[in-house]
Amino acid sequence: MAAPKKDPKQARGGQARLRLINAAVELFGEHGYDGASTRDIAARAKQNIAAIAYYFGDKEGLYAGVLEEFFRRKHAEAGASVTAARALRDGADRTPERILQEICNWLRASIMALAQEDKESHAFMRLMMREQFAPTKTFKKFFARMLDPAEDPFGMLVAAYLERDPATVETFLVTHALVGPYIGFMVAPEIVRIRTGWKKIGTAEAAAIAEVVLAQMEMTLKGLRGQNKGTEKP
Amino acid sequence: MAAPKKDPKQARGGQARLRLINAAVELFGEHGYDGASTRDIAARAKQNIAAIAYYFGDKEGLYAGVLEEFFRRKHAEAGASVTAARALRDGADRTPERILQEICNWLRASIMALAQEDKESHAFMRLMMREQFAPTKTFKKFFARMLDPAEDPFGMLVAAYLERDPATVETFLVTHALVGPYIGFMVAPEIVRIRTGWKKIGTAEAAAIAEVVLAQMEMTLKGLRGQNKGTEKP
DNA sequence: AATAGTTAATCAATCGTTTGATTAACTTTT
DNA sequence: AAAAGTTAATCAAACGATTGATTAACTATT
Repeated sequence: MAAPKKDPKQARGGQARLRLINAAVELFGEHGYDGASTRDIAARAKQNIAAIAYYFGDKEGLYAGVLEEFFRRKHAEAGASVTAARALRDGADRTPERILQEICNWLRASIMALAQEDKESHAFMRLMMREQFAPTKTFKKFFARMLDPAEDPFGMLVAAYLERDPATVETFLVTHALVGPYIGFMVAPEIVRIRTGWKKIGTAEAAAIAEVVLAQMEMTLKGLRGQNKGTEKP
Repeated sequence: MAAPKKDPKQARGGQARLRLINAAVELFGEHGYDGASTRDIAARAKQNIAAIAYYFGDKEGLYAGVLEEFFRRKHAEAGASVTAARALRDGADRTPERILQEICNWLRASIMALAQEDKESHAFMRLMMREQFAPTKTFKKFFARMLDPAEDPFGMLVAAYLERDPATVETFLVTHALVGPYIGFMVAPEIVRIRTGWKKIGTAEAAAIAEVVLAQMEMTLKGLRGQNKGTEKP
C-alpha cells in the first residue's frame, strides 16, 4: 500500500515550513533582508519565532529556503517553454516564420504576466531585483543555474532565428538587448506609473505595452536576420 | 563686500555634512535603508554619530539629504543635454538625420557611462533601483520631478524624430521600449557578468554593448519612422 | 561672550537567537 | 491491545547585542 512518505516538506511540519517561506518572500521582497524582521515573518506565517530556527537554522537559512523554493517553482514553470522551444529549434519542419512567431508568443506571455496580481511572484521579483545589485552567495548559486543558456527558451529561439551560435558573447548581447524593452517595463514600474498616470499595470495596460514592444522586436529581428543574409559569404 | 554667506552647506560644518552624505549614499546603496546603520555611516564619514542628528535631524532626514544632493547633481549633469536637445528640436536647421545622430550620441554616452568606476554614482544607482520597487515618499517627490518629460532629452528627440506628440502615453511607451536595451544592461549587471564571463564592465565591454544596442535602436527608429510615413494621411 | 560645532556616554526599543518545557504523533515493547 | 518510550513540532520567555536617538559637557569659531 502507498506509505504516506517521509518527505519533511509534506510531513506534519511541512505546512509550517511553507507558511514561513511564503510569508518570508513577501516581507523580504517588501522591506529587504535587513528590513524584514524574523518576528514579523513568523507573525505573518502565524508561527512561533522559534520555528524559523527549527526549520531553517537561522535567518539566512530561511532566506536560502525562500530562494530554493521559488527558483524551483520558476524552473518548473519554465520547463514546458524550454522543451517546446527545443523541439521547435531541432524539428525538421522549422521555418524562420514559425520561430519568429514563437519568439513573439513567448515575449507576449511574459509581458502579460506583468499584469498578474500574484503577491508572492511579485515579491520574488522584487527580491531578485535587489539581488542584482547586492548579490548574496546563496543567490548567485541558484541564479547561475537559472541562467544556463540551455535553459533559456528565448535565447535559444533567437539564436535559431538569426542562425547564430547561441553560446557566443555576441549572441548573448544581441539577445539581451532584444529583451531589453521587456526588462525596461518590468524593472521600472515607478517610471511607468508616473509617466503614464496608470494606477497599476492590469491586463489592458500590459496589452498596450506588449503591442509596442512586440512591434519593435519584430522589426529588429527581421532587420538583424536581413543583415545576416546580406553579409553572408557569397 | 561679499559676505561669507550663511549657506549651511558651505559653512564650517559643510564639510562634515558632505562627508556624511557621501558615506550614506554608499552604505544605503550597498545595504539598503534598514541595512545601513547610522553608526557605520558616521564611522565611514569619520564623524560622530550625533552629527547626523545635528545636520539632518534623524536617519530619514539623512536619507532625504542624500536624495536631494544626488538629484541635484544629476539635474546639473543633465542640464547641458537638455538644452542641446531642445535647441536641436526647435532649430530651423534640424533634419531627421541630425536628430537621429544626436539620439545615438546620447545613448552611446549613457552606455559608456556604465564603465565609470565612480563609487558614489554607482551607489546612487543602486539606491534608485531599490526605490523602484519600494518607493519612499521622499523619493517619489524628487523622482517625479526628474521624470518631467520637458527634462528628458532622449524622449524629446525621439518624439521629434518620429514626429509624434511627446506628451502622449503612446509616445512614452515607444520611447521607453527604445531605451529598454540600455536599461536591460544597466539593471542586470549580474546577468551580464554570468553570461559573458566578464569580471566587470570596463570601456571595452561598454563599447561592445553600445555597438549592439545602437545598431538595434537605429534599425527600430528608422523602421518606426518609415511606418509613420506609410500610415500618414495621403 | 555668544554661537557653532563636536564629543563620549547613555537611553529605550528592537533585533536575531537560544532556552527549557509542553504537546502531539508515531514506534516499540510488553 | 495497552503501556512505555521516542521523535517531531510548537510554545512562551528570555538572552546579549545592536539599533536610532538623546543628553550634557566640551572645544572652536566669530
